[in-house]
Amino acid sequence: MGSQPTVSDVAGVAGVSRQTVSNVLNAPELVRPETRERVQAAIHSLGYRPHASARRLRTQKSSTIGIRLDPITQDGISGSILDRFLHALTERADRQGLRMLLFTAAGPDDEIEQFRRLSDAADVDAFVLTSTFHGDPRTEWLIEHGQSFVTFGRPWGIDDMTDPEHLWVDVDGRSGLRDATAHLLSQGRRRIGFIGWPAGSGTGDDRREGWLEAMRERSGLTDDELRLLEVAAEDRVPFGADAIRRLEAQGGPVDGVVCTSDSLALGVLTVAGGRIPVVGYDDTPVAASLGFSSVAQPLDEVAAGVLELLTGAHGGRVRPDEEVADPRHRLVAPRLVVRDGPPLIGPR
Amino acid sequence: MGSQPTVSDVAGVAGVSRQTVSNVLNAPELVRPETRERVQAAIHSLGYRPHASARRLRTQKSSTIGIRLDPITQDGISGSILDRFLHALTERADRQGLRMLLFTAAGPDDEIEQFRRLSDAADVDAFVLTSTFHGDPRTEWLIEHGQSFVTFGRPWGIDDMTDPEHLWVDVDGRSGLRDATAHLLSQGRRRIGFIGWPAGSGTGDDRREGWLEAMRERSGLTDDELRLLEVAAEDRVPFGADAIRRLEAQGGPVDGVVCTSDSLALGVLTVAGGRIPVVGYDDTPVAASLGFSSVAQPLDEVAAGVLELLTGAHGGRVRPDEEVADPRHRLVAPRLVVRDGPPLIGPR
DNA sequence: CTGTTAGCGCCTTCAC
DNA sequence: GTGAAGGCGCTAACAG
Repeated sequence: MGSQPTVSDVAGVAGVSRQTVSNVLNAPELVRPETRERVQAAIHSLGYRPHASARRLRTQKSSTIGIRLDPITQDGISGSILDRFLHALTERADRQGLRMLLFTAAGPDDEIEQFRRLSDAADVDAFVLTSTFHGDPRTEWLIEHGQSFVTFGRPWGIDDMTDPEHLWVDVDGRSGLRDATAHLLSQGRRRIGFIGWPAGSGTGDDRREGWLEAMRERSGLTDDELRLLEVAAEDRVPFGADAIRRLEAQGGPVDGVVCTSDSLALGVLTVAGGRIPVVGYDDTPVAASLGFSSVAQPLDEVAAGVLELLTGAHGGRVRPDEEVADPRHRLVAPRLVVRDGPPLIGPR
Repeated sequence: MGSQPTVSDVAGVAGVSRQTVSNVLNAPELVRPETRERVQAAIHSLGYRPHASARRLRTQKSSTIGIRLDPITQDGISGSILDRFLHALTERADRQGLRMLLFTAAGPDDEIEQFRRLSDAADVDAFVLTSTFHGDPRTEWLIEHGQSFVTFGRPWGIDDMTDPEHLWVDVDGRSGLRDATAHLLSQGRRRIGFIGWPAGSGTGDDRREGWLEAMRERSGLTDDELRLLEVAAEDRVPFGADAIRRLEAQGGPVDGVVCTSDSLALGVLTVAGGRIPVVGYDDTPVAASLGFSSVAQPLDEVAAGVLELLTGAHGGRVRPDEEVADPRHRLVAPRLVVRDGPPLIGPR
């Protein structure tokens, strides 16, 4: 152990000055290959590693991204989504020499207080936000205070979602539900019900659009008929069970159901499992385990997008050869995971 | 934005020198109350916040704890466990002025490489490890290199688990399964089956002991009979379904089942749901949603224990008034969450 | 109790 | 291409 070697130690061993060592690390092309190799040999033999805090102090960059760990929701079953996103993000950040710093907050206001704390202390130089919502005060604060951030989720409720100050990445839930619905339609089924969250949730409304589009296009049902094929429920398993009962009571038997979440889908299965196909959303381990179809969010792509926007905005810059129409926002397509066999469960 | 104020700015406003400011922050009792208040007023009015990197450079402490995000397992459904632990840990760490830094690793060797990287760069000054296993090379490396760490999980496979070099916190799975089994026995049920993981997993073997103890004590069955009441399965839902079939084929009908995990329990429910009570382990959202009993790990207590050991080992020291027999290891008791109503699901 | 002095390890000028 | 200063913001010693 002992204390770590410093640039001076390396310089001493290599017979150069300290800044030459620094140059080898930060601007290798400035150093003659011969010297460079000597220095690198010294670095290697000493096991030298730059002291992160010293570098951060000097450069005034933390190379650290803060992310809030969402409060645990006891309701649904899809807790693993953030987990998987976090994993993808951390892995990619690592590769770019960025660190992920965690924090928690009791609510939006507290989260803003954390923003303040972490940015004032120069602990992080960017934030990643999840689960944005209508009139989110957090993004407002961040923009106002010149903080760099990207959200996983669109700024719902705003007419113009292309605010250049607000960088976001999101999954195209509408297309996900359109695909899910189309899949069932293509099996010859016509009366496909939709079970979603109460209106106003942005994400939920968007997904509903997908179902509606597909149904209008290919089911042959009228809008009046379609209205009877949807019901809303809070995101909890028992409510999903209740919802399918209400749905069939109000509109008669259905040929299949698409849901806004795997939690709701699971609830539906407890009532109608094996009788009709059910498609969920998020492709949670539960969907995989029990064998029902689900729309999978490409969290790795989302993470990649988040980092690109972050580093691009920081200094990098989106490379010209991967020109995109709107370089400040990314909508990535989800993927329908089809599991057409009978599910493992059904009503008791 | 502009740049943040520094100690000098505060000192200027308060009319004192820089280190008096520093003292107010780090050793308030050394400063006369009058001066202290003046300085604090200045701090407040300027919105001053110490620069984290500068402090870390100076003190040679990062006040940061590294934790690896476990690879996502597609198998079971219990991914949320680490998630919840991480949450509890982050929240408590925050309160003590400690930061949680994330990293990922492809395997134990890679993880050790990350240890090296993070500790060499003085990025973290302690690690928290999860899911320890038999002959874990990581703890060996950490001890050898004088790194401070605590594991969530015992050093399975070692005769003496009280190695003072290896600090750990764990949940007493044996007592958890004993309680679960006792609960079913107390309902007058006698033939309680056990479905666990293949022998050798430490955690799994420990939980099995709990079932065995309770059964020997109160079921009135002989060891030979008990042997027929247990089967092993990998931690996946369909294997749980298979396991209950094997169990009843080999030993006849059972009155209830206790499992090593909620994944297995869910599998059992797909076959025997509603017929016999099933108890899982981890109290995942799925257990709560579908309504089956499960053994809940007190993750908040585990997090508290981890931090106490970490800060105690660092400099703090366990306070004498909370004397414990073995201050370097903590075994916390889980809690059986009873859900005796009929589960939402059953065989299709 | 307060102020002075001296770095922590690094990188960014600027000369040579 | 390489070397010599200086300082990022903070705190640990010591003086006063």
